[in-house]
Amino acid sequence: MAAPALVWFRNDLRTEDHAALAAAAAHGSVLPVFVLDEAAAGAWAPGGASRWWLHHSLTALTGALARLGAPLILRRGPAETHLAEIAVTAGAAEVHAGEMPEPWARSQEKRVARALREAGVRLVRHRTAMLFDQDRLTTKSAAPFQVYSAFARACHAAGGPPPPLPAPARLDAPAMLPRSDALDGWGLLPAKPDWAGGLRAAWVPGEAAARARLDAFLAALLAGYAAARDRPDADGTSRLSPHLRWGEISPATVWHAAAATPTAGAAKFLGELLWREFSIHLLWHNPALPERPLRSAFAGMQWRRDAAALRAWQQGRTGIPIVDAGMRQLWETGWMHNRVRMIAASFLVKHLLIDWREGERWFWDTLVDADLANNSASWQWVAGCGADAAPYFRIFNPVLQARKFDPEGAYIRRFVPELSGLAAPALHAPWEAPPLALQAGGVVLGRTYPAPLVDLVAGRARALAAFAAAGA
DNA sequence: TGAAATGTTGGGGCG
DNA sequence: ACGCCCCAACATTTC
Repeated sequence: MAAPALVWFRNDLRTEDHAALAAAAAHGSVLPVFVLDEAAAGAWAPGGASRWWLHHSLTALTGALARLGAPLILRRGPAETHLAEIAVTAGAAEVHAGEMPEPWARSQEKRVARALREAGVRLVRHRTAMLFDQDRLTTKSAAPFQVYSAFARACHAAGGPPPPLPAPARLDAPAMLPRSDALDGWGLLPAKPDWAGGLRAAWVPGEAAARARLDAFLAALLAGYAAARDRPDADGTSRLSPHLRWGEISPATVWHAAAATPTAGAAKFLGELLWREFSIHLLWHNPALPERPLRSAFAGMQWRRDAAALRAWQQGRTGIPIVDAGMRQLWETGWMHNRVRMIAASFLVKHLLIDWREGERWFWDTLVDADLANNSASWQWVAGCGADAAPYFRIFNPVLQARKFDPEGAYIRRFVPELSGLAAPALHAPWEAPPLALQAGGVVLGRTYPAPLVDLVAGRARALAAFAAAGA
């Protein structure tokens, strides 16, 4: 019997459209491995919500692989040490793995390749998490893209991603298996306190659930996606982001499923997939994206250090209903509607004038879809310091945004129940409401619900002055 | 994937 | 009938 091949699962926790798994399975017997290497990820090791998701995703992957005939070997610690040891012990000649765009993961991959090479084992790289090869996708002058629309055009001109691969029909595992950690011993789930109740209510991690989510989205929502996606009070988005983050479904699978019905909604949705890819492209070519502004003029920006305001924002107690609704949705469910992410992020960076990296860090810990490329690129976009970013003077007015995208206030009412007694005009800006309206709604500003943390007009003016002074 | 300030236009009330 | 004013609606520019 041929030597087994290792499949190193990373952020591609699935069996369908998995180039590394398919290549290994074509070769002979297969040994799937996942390594939790938190030290390699450093500051960007998975946050709390991501760890919860990862636990359940690994459980699902273990089941899916077992049904195909192979176990999933779990190890914790340096990937290079574990993979080399497993490969040598199993007598494997090859390790197949998908590439990741994160700088830490690319360094890790180099260490793994070296350790394997020294052991006489080959690391074979595949594309499992990205639509395109980021090095081959360039402008006419062979430079990385800086502008989304040009990037998107190039992706379409390339004919989209290659069609997805089917899952292997079955897997042969070697007779002798290396030891595996017990997943429960990794402590990925919160214990005391167990804050994951809202996550359990909102999400089902795993490849099968990802596929079901995609199918439901295609059937019910894709056609109306262009308009519905902007409404936090409706269920108009795909909610695929956490599944994509861990690769429970491949972006190419999603792409081809949506592209099969050429409607306006599908075109918009493909555009969102390409924003994800553009973020990857930016991180690929700018390893400091999570830490430093792409536009260096922002390096000298004087952010306010205001721990109380930051805490109020994190807890959804800013006194701005749409912002608080979003931040509470995030805390309760591990997810926030994209429109509200922009509003809440803009409020932190502009009206509160707090460093975008504070928001980036909070989102990293609380989002089930926390993805280094998307998160850092999006925060830089909001702050105006990224590639093709919103100009610094583009400041969302959270009241106008709420009136436009949550007109009846159903979203605010759901996540800020202490305001649910208010009717529409007062609900969006309670500090402007007539005293009688507040009284009728059972609201006492400063008691049952906070007064605004900042005056929106003054906050806007302060942001414009500060950004202009920084030379942004 | 902004909002606010400023400018322009045109309908209608009115003397 | 006419000019004047108001102002809503829309367009442009500015931040």
